[in-house]
Amino acid sequence: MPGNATSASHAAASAADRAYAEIRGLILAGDASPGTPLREEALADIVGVSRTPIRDALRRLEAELYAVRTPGGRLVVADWNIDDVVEIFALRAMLEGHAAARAARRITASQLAELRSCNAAIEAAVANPEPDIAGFLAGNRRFHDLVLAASASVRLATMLTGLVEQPIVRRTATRYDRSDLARSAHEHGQLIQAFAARDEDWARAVMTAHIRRALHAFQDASPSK
Amino acid sequence: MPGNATSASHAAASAADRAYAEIRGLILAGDASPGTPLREEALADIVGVSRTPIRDALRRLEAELYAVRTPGGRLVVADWNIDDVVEIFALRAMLEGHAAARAARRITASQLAELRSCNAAIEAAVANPEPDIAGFLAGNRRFHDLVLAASASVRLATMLTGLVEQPIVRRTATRYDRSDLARSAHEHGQLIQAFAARDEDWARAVMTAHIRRALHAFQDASPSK
DNA sequence: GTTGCTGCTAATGTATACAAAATCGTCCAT
DNA sequence: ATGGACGATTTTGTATACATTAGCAGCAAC
Repeated sequence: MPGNATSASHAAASAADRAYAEIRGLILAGDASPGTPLREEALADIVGVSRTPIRDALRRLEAELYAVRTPGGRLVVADWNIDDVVEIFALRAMLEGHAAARAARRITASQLAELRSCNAAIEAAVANPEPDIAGFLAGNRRFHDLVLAASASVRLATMLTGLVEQPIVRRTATRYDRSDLARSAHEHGQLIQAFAARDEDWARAVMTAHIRRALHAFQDASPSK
Repeated sequence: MPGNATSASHAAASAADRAYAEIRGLILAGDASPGTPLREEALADIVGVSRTPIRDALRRLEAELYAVRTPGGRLVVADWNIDDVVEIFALRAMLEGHAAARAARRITASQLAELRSCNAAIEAAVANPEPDIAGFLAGNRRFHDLVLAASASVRLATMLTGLVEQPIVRRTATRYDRSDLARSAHEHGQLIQAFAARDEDWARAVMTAHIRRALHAFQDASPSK
């Protein structure tokens, strides 16, 4: 069943949630490029709801820095330069490293088993000569969500949601290198080992390295500058 | 003992901002104890505005984890146990340490001068046998805000606002004796030295130690459990 | 030609009315 | 008496109407 975390599910969610997902989708897909004003009424027409849930969604997007407020109080799509992306990865490395350290102390046997099977799925997705990118991304995301759940810190989870997806805005032209994907799965394996050993320093170091490597893979694959 | 730090400016802010400040004040002052339901209409009556800005304020408070949502969608005042407080300090230590490291690279001469004069004011506030706690708190907060500004990361600033729980700072400080306050000012002095030397590792270490010491001062002063 | 004012327009902020959903009490059946 | 289901009431979600304010165009004065 595809129903993964935040995306999808246009079905039963509230109007505010649908509005959030849809507007965020517009931004991430590049349909709303940086600087584009986010006018409540126009968005209400697009999403098909009233301004009230739109406002709700926009406040969330503003809090997550997908949108920024002009001096006059209007919202526009945020413009992330390469420094912002680097900063996002740096924060992720710190926070997810911390999450991994907490998880190493707290993870249960069943959570560990879930992590193993999740990473097995990731390895399967990248095993073929023609890797299953979508499968990898979904599995990767689930893996990190599981770690976050094992860390048992709602505050950490709150801070990390939104931080994870933002760099993909700039990744439209990025190609995925199969060896990078395989290395990622291997690092997940190391993390699982660290969890099994309940070594929080090891877990933190592996996770930090994992994310910082992702940063540099991203930078190498980007049209640079 | 009414008008404390965070309240302030009931004057020109928007209704939503006033509502946010007022409700947050109720929570921080303990007038709304953990588990107390936050009903929109009741709060609208208290604040004297309609439900719309109240909802706005509640969403912010929810995002900052001052309030949590019950399964049914109702909001109640969050209950922070001692582990949450430890986690908050740990995150602050990481993030403010990161901010200090960034600031060490970016701080300007005038910002450094501001920092010096700010810390001079703090030292003056704690110099007397009967230290000026309010003055210390205001100065302390300004000092950390200046560092955050020098770090030049809106994302970091966004994440840290809401993490810097005023009540904790206050409770910690009120249990400080004079030598603790002086030590805090001294640590600020070290940080200024690190900035002047543009040594980001030093700055990060000093800031991390500064905040972690505050945690333990808080723990020592708490009735534990 | 430029600057500054004035009025209009468009956008957000706020209030209220209405709809949907959840909680809680009550009543019925067992 | 207890369990469950139903319905009334409370509460939140959504829509819409109104108020306020920022932006901007156009015009006038210099």
